[in-house]
Amino acid sequence: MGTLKKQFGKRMKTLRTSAKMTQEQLANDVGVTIESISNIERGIHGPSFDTLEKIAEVLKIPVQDLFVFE
Amino acid sequence: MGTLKKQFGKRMKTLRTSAKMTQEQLANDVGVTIESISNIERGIHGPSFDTLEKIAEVLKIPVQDLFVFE
DNA sequence: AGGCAACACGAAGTTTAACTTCGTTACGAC
DNA sequence: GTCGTAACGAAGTTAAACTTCGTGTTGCCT
Repeated sequence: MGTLKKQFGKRMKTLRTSAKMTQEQLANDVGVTIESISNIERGIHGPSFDTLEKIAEVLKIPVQDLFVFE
Repeated sequence: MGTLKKQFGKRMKTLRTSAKMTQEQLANDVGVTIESISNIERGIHGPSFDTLEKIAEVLKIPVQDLFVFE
């Protein structure tokens, strides 16, 4: 079922806080609104492929790492 | 730059052929058209998050593996 | 107590990109 | 020589990402 969005959101939040960034900083750097980041972290929706690429860039990690769960 | 879609498409094709599936089979099982699979593999566009989850399911691999490049 | 920072959360609207539906072309296998 | 598989284009539709409001909450600080 649709658990991927929630797992991804949780993982992204972990990585963002580890990087000591606020949702607002991440939103600005990625180029989306803070609400969008909030929605992604809460599993409301996932990022587009372009946004996914930018998130990894801003967090300075391989995209792969965003899909490492547990 | 927008290289993620191309890398992903290449990776997906590798995994699909390894699983000995045609684009048509994958499309049917995932629930999209063959053209969509073709577009994804060629890097025209990426999958939605829901489609991404189904692709990994059908290929019987963790989503993470779809983002292992080189 | 009051205020501020950071975020959760909802609803309703917009926009973009994923996805479809045509159709043509190519190439290897048999 | 045609069958299976897939590349590739254009143009249209749809769904999901994304925005723009706004309210509520939690924790920290003085």
